[in-house]
Amino acid sequence: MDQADDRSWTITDLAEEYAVTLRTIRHYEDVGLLSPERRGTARVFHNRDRVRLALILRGKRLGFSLEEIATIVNMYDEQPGESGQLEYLLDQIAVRRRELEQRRRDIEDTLRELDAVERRCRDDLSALVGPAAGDGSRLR
Amino acid sequence: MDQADDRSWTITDLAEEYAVTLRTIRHYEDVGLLSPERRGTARVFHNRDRVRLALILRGKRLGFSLEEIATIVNMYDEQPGESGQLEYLLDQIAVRRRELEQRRRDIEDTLRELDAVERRCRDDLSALVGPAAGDGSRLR
DNA sequence: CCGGTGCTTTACGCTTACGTAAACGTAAGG
DNA sequence: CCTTACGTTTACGTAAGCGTAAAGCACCGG
Repeated sequence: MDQADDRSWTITDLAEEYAVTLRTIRHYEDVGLLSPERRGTARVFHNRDRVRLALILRGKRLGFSLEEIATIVNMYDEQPGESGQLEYLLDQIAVRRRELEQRRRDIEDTLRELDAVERRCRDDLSALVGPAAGDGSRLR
Repeated sequence: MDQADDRSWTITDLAEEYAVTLRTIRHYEDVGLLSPERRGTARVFHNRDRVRLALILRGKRLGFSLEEIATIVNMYDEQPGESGQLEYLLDQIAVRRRELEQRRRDIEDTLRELDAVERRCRDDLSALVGPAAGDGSRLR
């Protein structure tokens, strides 16, 4: 594995590394997304928690709610369990996959449209210098 | 254009078509994302509004806030304006593009990990029938 | 022993994105 | 004229995701 797979972090370490507040991290613990070790009252984060935090934040960027993120993140370390659970997990995976693929299509579409807007914008800009004809590609 | 570019829709039409509530559509109007024609007090939606609603919902799927969506959607029908505005718009486009590309990377990563989880899951499942060796690819 | 630094908990506050209830207008059909 | 369907406004409610005090423990250096 890594050179220091047994390293540990304070809450401030992680907060700085991932640019979130202490409150945010504690909140994730409150809702059960993180469960750092306790040494006395202090939280001690290990690599596992660090990975989970990264997963949580990525989920957030993708627009998932903390609850959805919980089901996703927990998929990563389910124990084998019985076959019914495994089938359910496979279902969940399929659902998430479809959602993600939809989002990816949304992104591709939006990027293409941004290209169009940008082109139009550059046309308008150059038209301010040496006037020509627009292509009439507004929304209306 | 389309056969009926001058069609109009009631609020219920759009709500059903896009599977949202009337309240949601009215809320989008409240915050200035939609501005349907008024015939008396009743709302009359035209193609422009319909397109905007689709854009709004796509933005939501991508995890943008309504405020962010407003700035994005409004980019689509900005008037040429003066060069300062156009420069600003180009900046905004660049910002959005970077955000979207980050999200796309997030999605790709997540899809890959889903694949891994699924493989592991299928392994576990088949191990329940004819036991073999796992690959030890858990989070911890 | 005293102060500071860094952590902790408890708990109320705030914003976003709507839900939901109350009360009423308007047009069609029996 | 009455009902039914569909629309409207106003306004308070709510869940999620934190922000922000307020107050306290625990250790460290002087």
